[in-house]
Amino acid sequence: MTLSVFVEHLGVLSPLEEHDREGILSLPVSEKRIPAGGYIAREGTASSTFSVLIDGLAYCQKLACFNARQIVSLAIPGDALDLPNLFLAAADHDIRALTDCETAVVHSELLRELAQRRPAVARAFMVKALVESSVSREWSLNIGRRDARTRIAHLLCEHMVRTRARGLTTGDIMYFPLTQEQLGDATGLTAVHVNRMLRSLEADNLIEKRKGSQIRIPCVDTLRMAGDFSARYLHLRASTEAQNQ
Amino acid sequence: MTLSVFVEHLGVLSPLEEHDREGILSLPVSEKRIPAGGYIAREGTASSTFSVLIDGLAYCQKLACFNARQIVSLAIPGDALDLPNLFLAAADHDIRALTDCETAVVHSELLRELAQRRPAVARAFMVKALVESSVSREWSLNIGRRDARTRIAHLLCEHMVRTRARGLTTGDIMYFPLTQEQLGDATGLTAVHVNRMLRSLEADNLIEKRKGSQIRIPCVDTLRMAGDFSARYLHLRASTEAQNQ
DNA sequence: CGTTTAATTGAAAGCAGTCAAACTATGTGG
DNA sequence: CCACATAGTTTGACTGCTTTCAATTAAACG
Repeated sequence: MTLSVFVEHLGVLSPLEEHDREGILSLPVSEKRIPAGGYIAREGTASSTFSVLIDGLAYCQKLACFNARQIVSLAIPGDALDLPNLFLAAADHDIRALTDCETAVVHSELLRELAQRRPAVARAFMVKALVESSVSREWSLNIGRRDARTRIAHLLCEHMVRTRARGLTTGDIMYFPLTQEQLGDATGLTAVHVNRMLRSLEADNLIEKRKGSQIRIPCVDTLRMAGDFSARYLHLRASTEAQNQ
Repeated sequence: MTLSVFVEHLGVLSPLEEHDREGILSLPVSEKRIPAGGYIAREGTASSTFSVLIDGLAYCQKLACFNARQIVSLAIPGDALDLPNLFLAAADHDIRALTDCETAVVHSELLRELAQRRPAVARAFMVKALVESSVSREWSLNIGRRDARTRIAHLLCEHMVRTRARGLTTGDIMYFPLTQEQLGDATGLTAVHVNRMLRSLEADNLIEKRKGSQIRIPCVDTLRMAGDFSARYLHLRASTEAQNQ
């Protein structure tokens, strides 16, 4: 049951037959809970297990010297948490729980075998990896070439579009529990400046702060323009074949 | 013949049998030359062909509004130029020739079929995609959390290590034909500031400019420290299996 | 409640950007 | 081989976005 969000998400990216879905869904799974702030994986380590995020939010981070941290991606329920770990020898980043998380854990080897037996599964993993890579490139652009206010607006748009596409957000209110420090680490800014930019966005009615780490976005299109955002890079329906469906 | 650098590179990342190699090498290939500055692919377009860089250097770029450009990756001979295009519906970035380039072009469909028939090929593509993704994350960290001088030193280290690993650089002199403007676009800086930082690195004997777009690096370890560089993220020998060889 | 964490605000400093000009290298055509 | 055009590099002066430092306020939590 627990892997179904993952399979469903994969199926949107790349066509899967019933056998492919069942192949994944019938793998022995164990559930694991990670408290907010906890580590799901650490840089430099290998892992023989593969985790899927079932509930909560997680992120990948990398550290530079001087304790400088860059958050390089956000994971939402249905996302694979360590696709690289499935095929690379050692993780090149930490994976941490942003909120309390619930994950589904399977043995890597079983998944690799499945990918070997069923090309459509391998392909779906490939598509997922390529989409994540695309998002990563957009982040480079965001961090490297947009000003602070635009960066933040862009990240908010991205999260809105991603969560909405997966049915996790409905309406104009979005759950966005990043602290301003984390938001800064994701956009290459300091928490102080993030605060100023959020206040600026709020002053212009682009966002509204709500109780419980929620944000209301009165007009997505306005925020989209403020964030120089276009959803193309998210490849919400990614596969070349999936287009014909 | 032309695809052999690509196959050899793939084989280092992930184990390939003779049949896998031959499967790729026997595909119908055509060569294509692209002059420096020319476009190999454009954002938003699909392509039914797959290109491998045989000679020269290429890069991927993304544009923000205001003509701001971010170079999001560099390709060296042996690299696939548009792995995403093989499995995603539309390119999310431009691919351009940095210098005059020679590419090997094959039909995407043939390569997808091959990946479907031979799991090891699919896996090698996967590993290559994941490594590129890892590099992309490191670029985010570089752009987001390192100061200008460090960023440039880091990029120089990266290029040194990558080209050396592929036998394209020997000794302490490296071919590095990026203009300062391009270097700025790759690091999230302006050309003017890149110039200042290069002069600073040169003043400290970390780099030496040579004729013909070449750079001498007197001491790689010193530059490595200046660039906060560790090669882990390059996954030079990437596969979990490849470790046992 | 008291304690801790996060958000907010102000003032000052600094890194990188902008603008502008001069210089150098490279390549082309006469 | 020289004159010229073009592209890229270098330098200086100034501006400004973002950071840093510090202190206060608000919110979350046991």
